[in-house]
This record gives sequence, C-alpha cells and structure tokens, in this order.
Amino acid sequence: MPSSDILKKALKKEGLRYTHQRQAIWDELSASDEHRDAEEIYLALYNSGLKVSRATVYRTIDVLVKNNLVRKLDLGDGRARYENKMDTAHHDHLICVQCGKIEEFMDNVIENQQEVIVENFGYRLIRHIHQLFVICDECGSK
Amino acid sequence: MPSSDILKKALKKEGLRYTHQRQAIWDELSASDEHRDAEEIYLALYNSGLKVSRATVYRTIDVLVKNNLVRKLDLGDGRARYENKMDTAHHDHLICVQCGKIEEFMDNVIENQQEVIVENFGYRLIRHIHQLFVICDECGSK
DNA sequence: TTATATTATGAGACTCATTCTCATTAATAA
DNA sequence: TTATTAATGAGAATGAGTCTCATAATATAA
Repeated sequence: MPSSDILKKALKKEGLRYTHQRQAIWDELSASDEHRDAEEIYLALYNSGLKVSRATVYRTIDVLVKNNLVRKLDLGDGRARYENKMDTAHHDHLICVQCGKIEEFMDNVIENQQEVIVENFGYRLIRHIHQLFVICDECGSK
Repeated sequence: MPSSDILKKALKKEGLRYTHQRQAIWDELSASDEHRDAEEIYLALYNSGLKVSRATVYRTIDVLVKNNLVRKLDLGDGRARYENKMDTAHHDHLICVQCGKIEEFMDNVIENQQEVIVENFGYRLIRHIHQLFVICDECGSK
C-alpha cells in the first residue's frame, strides 16, 4: 500500500483531513529507521524545503502515534524520540550512555516473563517500557 | 547507622557541607516508601513547618540520587518521582495506567536475560529501566 | 466548478518541571 | 571569632511541548 493511502486511511478513521503537511511529516518518518526527536524531524523537513511549523509536526506525530504508524520513545532525557513503526516487529531498546547510539532487541523469554509477573499480581498488562542503558562496543574499547 | 550519619557520609564524600535543609530533605525521603515528585516533597516539608526552597529540594535530591540513597523514576509523564533506596533491594515497577498506583517487582529470569542480551551485542550493561503499565485489580474490576 | 462550511496551519504566547543566577546567609577552617 | 567558602532562597530563565486565534486550505453541496 502506498504511503499516502496508509496515511489517508488513518486520517479518515480519525475524521481528519488529508493535507500536504501531514503527508510530508509521514513521508519523513516512514522513510527512515532512525530514532529522532521532533526538532530533528522539523529540521529535516525544513532543510528539504518543506516549511511545516513545529506545532504541526507535534500535532501530526500525535495522530501517527495514536494510529500505530509511529512509536514514541521516552529515554528519560526530556526529549521524546519517534521511529517508524510500519512493518516493524515489536522490540525494545539498548541505548549507549556515551554516544547515544540506539539498538533494538526483542526477547521472548522476557516478553513471556512480563506476562507471568503481571498475572501474579492479578493485573492486566497494557504496555511496557524496557530500556537497557549500556556502553556499546565502540565506546567500550576506547 | 542513624539517618544523619548516612547523609553526612555521603556529603563528605562529595565535599559538600552538612546543612539543616539537606537533613530535612533526606529525613522526608528516608521516612517514606512512597514514590513522590519534587513538589510533593517540597509541600510535605513546607506543611511540617520547614521552609526549604524548591531549588534546594531539587539540588539535594540530585546529591542523594548520585549517592544511591534515593532512586529517581521517570514514568514518562513529565514529573520525576523519587523513592527511598536505603535498605531496599533492586526492583522495577508496575504502574496502573488508570489510578497511578505503583507496585514493585523483581524477577531473576528477567535480570539474567538482560545480561545475556547485552552480552550478545558485545556491550556492557550500566543500568536499565523496566516498567510494566497495567490495569490493576481494583481498576480492572470496576 | 464554485460557494460554503469547517478544519488545519503558523506564529508566537503560554505552561510547567526543572535549572540557573546572584545577593544573602550559614557552615567550616584557621 | 573571624575569614573563607559553599549553600540557600527568590525569582528569572530554560526548553520541550501545548494552546490560541487569525488566516489558509480542504471537503462538501449545489
């Protein structure tokens, strides 16, 4: 399905209009597998000649996150990161505390164990955050 | 070891002075097992007649966190929470997305598996964040 | 199409947690 | 004690993110 149809479908579901700005923001996010903050996305658009306001970047990302097209990451440093979620399997993150590099991991032992823990409490798991802060190979060898 | 000696030791290590304000903040934190934000700690002190400024609350908490007397939690809602870490074993958190209740868990399967994952990448684990967002029993039964 | 109704956008004001500044006050060293 | 130096308090500053509202753009109806 072309990128514009995916977006149009999500917007329709939300009762929102299809605009150039929203397409530009979705294009920017869907074409990359980086973990960028709102300002980086704003600047990438700005530098490619698309003058979309910061407010619209934030507003559109919210819609994309709500419709599972984009994943929002909170690394605890005060700036949310966003990554394309289309056609990507669930995963969690390793973050190098020195260089900031972000890697992804997925582990079934952990995924299952989370359910066991929550079940023992008699609760229901809604979502989880699991981040491993590391020194990566490059930073560790210096 | 009395509460004041623990604090004095940490301050000495950091080359910082022992003050009434720092003792009051540490008393407030060490006497509770709640997960409170800076404003709640500030207000608790204020209401008990100790007029310590917000700036000093933040500054002192930083020292306590750095010296492993207090644990800082980022739940992704823009306000950091702090909990007493003295004589408490390592644990992670379950957070009810409805009522905000916070429970603690510790699971050796997960703890070990984290090390395995990081090792496979050739990285070194520094710290981790693992939060399970749930609907708790009370909220789920309503 | 074209007009109409309504939503989206942009610019910048605003919020709120946290940090910073700097004059004043307090703790330590001599 | 006094001198030195660090800590505190009040409020200004910061910065990510949100809100406001006049204007622009989209969707709908004719």
